[in-house]
Amino acid sequence: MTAAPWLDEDVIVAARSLLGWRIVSDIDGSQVVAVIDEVEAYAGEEDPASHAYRGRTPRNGVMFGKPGGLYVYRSYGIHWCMNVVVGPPGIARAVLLRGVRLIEGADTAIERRGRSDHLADGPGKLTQALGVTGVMDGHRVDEVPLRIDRRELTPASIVATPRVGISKAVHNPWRFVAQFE
DNA sequence: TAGACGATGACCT
DNA sequence: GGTCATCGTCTAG
Repeated sequence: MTAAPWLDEDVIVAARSLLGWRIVSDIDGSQVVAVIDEVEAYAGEEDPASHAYRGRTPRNGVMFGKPGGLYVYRSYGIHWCMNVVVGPPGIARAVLLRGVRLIEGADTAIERRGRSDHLADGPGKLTQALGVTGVMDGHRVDEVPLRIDRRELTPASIVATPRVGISKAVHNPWRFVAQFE
């Protein structure tokens, strides 16, 4: 893919750079457009909280592949969560998408979510709203039906906090939440 | 092969 | 604020 500015070898830089970028999903023939407003950085084998910490497995193999790939995994046996691979091949750095702001296709998201509030303000919720499931594991984000194509908004500020729901390396403030104008 | 547990979310109080 | 559903993945034995 053409080098996106958020494909940075430094996963912290990459995570922050991804805020404000637009996601266009055409999965199942319905278009949903959203802007990324919350992410977490996972630094691969150097990061005890990363799925890649113990090395490559069948599940996390995508993270060890080319940057620009999508790593989708099932969480708690129920939800799907999606990451964007940003590190070079062999270095499993990835950015977990935790929250998006919907700008088009809210009706589709409401239908998929089965409710009209809290449509995409969590990792499992945003995948459901966008129609992302495990079949998208390994997909490349410059190709249909799921693209991260351009910066839509520029964050007025970015708040860094510890990551959510992890039990290791809990001190690293690698969760980033964008505030837009 | 069994058992533990998890990058969560919904619902109830 | 607390509890629990639910199952894939990994690890130990």
